[in-house]
Amino acid sequence: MDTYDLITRNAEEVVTDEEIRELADDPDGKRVYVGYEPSGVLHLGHLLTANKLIDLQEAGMEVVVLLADVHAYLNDKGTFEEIRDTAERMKAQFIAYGLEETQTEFVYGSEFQLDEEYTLDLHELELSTTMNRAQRAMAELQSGETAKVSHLVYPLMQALDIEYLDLDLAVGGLDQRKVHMLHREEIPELGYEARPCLHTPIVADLTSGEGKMSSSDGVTISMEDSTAEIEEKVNSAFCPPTRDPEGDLENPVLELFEYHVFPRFDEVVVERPEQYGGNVTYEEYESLAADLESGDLHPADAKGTLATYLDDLIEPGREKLRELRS
RNA sequence: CCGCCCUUAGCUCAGACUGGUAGAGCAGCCGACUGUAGAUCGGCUUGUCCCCCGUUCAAAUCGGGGAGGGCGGACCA
Repeated sequence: MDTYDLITRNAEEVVTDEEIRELADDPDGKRVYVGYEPSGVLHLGHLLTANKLIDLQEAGMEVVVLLADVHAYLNDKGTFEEIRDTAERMKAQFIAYGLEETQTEFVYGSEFQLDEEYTLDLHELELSTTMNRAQRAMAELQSGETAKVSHLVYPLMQALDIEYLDLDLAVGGLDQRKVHMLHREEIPELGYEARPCLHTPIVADLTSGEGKMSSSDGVTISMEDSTAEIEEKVNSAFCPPTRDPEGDLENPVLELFEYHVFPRFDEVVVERPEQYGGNVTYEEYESLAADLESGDLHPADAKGTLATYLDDLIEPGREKLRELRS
């Protein structure tokens, strides 16, 4: 796979394609980041962007993971001490998942976000950003909740981080689009250069197949799930025997194969009894999806296989969590 | 600083005037049907009624106090 394809595979959107191509021409040593609000247990949403980071590492880029402790504080997630603690656990799980510890720079937001220069730049951003715009950019804000001042500052800091971490590319889920666009529009006003952005898709909810809204309350698979729990969750997932369900729905089982399994495994073996056709091996997502569509692959067999591979991906992190808790 | 409104199931809310210790929709869970899930049937669960004090035989409901949230007014330094 050539570098450009590796960088952009499974991306929902890149801004802009020209800038990404330029990066792909000379990726060595280029700095790329994802910011995460510390969470004690990683789930598939985190792992989707982590997969992209692994791709970019493979492409030769330097990966920066921002452990956004100040952001978490602004989002009322606890004291700095508590947040630090969950951030450390998050870091351990990322490494267990496959981010090379020696090639990944883990940075706490508080290491630079409290500096005077940063603060003054932040105030300048506040000066030119309306509350309306800031609130719309705040992905973390629960719908219906009335924004606090902290919630409005939050996305402005995200926009600034991209400059202060000296990045060449910003990565995030599609839910981060508005923040990134705010960055691209406002950061030149401060005399800095806007950076290109890459957005991963937001995977549909497992049980309903409703997508595009990063609903935090839906069922998701996390690092603390047991093998049995994963099997149970995958088995109860929405999965019509087609790749393009009615209406706005997605097939979450296929999405997990596409975004989580195939990027990390060279081949996927579906084990099934002779009665249903015997084992099949897939080397790419497309052929698996096509077989589901045609009926050559039954959803129940797809689910069993998915659970097995997801379990493999989760296992190291699960082990790490067990260690941290003992 | 002043005024008004809100707070009941996981969520959105009804019930309050005319006290009798709680309901609907959605969600969720369990079965049936499908070699998965969904859809469709059938069944089921859920509550500090924001807190405290008072009145009363009896308070989600009435009175007083408090907390949290929302909105507006005043102020134009």
